[in-house]
Amino acid sequence: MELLQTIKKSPLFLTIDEETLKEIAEHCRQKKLYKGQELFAAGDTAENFYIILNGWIKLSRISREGEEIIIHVFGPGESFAEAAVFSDKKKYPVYAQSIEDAEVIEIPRSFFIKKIEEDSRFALRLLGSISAHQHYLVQQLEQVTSRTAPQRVGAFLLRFCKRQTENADGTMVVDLPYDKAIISTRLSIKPETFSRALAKLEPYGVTADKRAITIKSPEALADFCDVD
Amino acid sequence: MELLQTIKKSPLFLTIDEETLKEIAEHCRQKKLYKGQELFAAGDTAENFYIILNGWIKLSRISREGEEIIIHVFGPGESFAEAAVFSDKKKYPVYAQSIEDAEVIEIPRSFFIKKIEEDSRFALRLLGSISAHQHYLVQQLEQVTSRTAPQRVGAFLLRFCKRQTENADGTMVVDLPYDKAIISTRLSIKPETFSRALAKLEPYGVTADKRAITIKSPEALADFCDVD
DNA sequence: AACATCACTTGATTTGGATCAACTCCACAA
DNA sequence: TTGTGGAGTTGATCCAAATCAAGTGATGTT
Repeated sequence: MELLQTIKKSPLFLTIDEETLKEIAEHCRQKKLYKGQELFAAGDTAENFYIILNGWIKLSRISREGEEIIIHVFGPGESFAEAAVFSDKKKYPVYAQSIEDAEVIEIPRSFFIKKIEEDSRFALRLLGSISAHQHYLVQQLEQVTSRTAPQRVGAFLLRFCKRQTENADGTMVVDLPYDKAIISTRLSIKPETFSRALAKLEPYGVTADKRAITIKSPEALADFCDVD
Repeated sequence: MELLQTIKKSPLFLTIDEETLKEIAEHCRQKKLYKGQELFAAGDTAENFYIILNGWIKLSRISREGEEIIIHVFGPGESFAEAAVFSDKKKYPVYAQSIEDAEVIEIPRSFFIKKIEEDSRFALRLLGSISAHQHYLVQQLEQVTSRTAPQRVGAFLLRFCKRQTENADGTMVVDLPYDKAIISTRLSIKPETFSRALAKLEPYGVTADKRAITIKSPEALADFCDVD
């Protein structure tokens, strides 16, 4: 069964035994989302958290002026909204929407809490997963406040190309997973600035052809972006 | 015993029974820190997490260029570094230093994990506490990316004056808890900008006399800062 | 084939905050 | 009392990114 296989691969469930996994698979619902569909809104009661099977889900907040801030974009295998489920107010603090057609697994809060009560290793695993995301947020905060736009774009490309293939000569090709406008917002810059930032990375061996980005020397880029 | 009383008041232990609290008090060490003392550095093994008795502890990261980014400043009653203790790498991702003379309680990881295994309600409580901090980080990210310097300064004042007294006529007086330079860094702005931002809040009834800030109409300020 | 639309790119101008620099005001020490 | 240094303010200038605006080049539609 495909569902079980996917759950198994999620970082959250890496160390969970087969039997528990089967039980989890039985208690969660698979959900299909069309492009742009809302999964939950900020302020909704946090009844579930999610694991992504395929597609991309963006978590964002909308300011009073209607401006959107993307908190994170989660991809296949990743889980999100765990923290909201355990918050005091039991509300989602952000808005979640799919940016492509997507499939997610919905895991109900109640089942999850039962599981934690039964199995403390599971609680520890969960704490690890949440703290990893917290670490990501801290890094994000650092990026936004202390890096220039080109550095942020470069760091994004590097983070992303880690998951993709490397050629024999060290050259890497990244295929951008979604619209440049989404990436821009995620990096807290405007699309125009993104475009110009990409151009400024040319001296470091970065060339773009539509969504396919070639990085001649990841090392030189990493050096410029001050990562790794 | 003072230690037990303080632990009891910490949000993390609010719902924990007296007996467990006594046990916790027995297993943790009280530590005095002089101004500027390092508590742990980024990369250190995360053996403990902390609760503040008094004083202020700042968590920061230092970029390769030597620039400091303050992630958060924690005050009396607050706990921090819970997440690091549960991360996969078991390392602190940030640097912690006291900004005044301070006293903290140090709680060892090992004891804590034992406690979670024994008591699932405790694990849930902890999950709640961590997710609250995560929510804070998300808000911080939003502030930094979408608010101007004066708005951020105003939001800081409002957040802070909630913990302080309000006069009968609605006027509030905030006494800044630490150096303006620290506040500036926490808000990701330069001290000069902080100074100018404070001046720009004058039309909204904000006047400063050294560290004592008077806010004539918190509502007007909140409106300008787009909070609450 | 003509048109509309969407996803960018490129150019010109503006602006918020950083930087550099000087100056005031206090606390504290010799 | 007179210095000395740190905290904070104020002024002048600079720069990165936002904004406003126009254009390109795909893709799909009638």
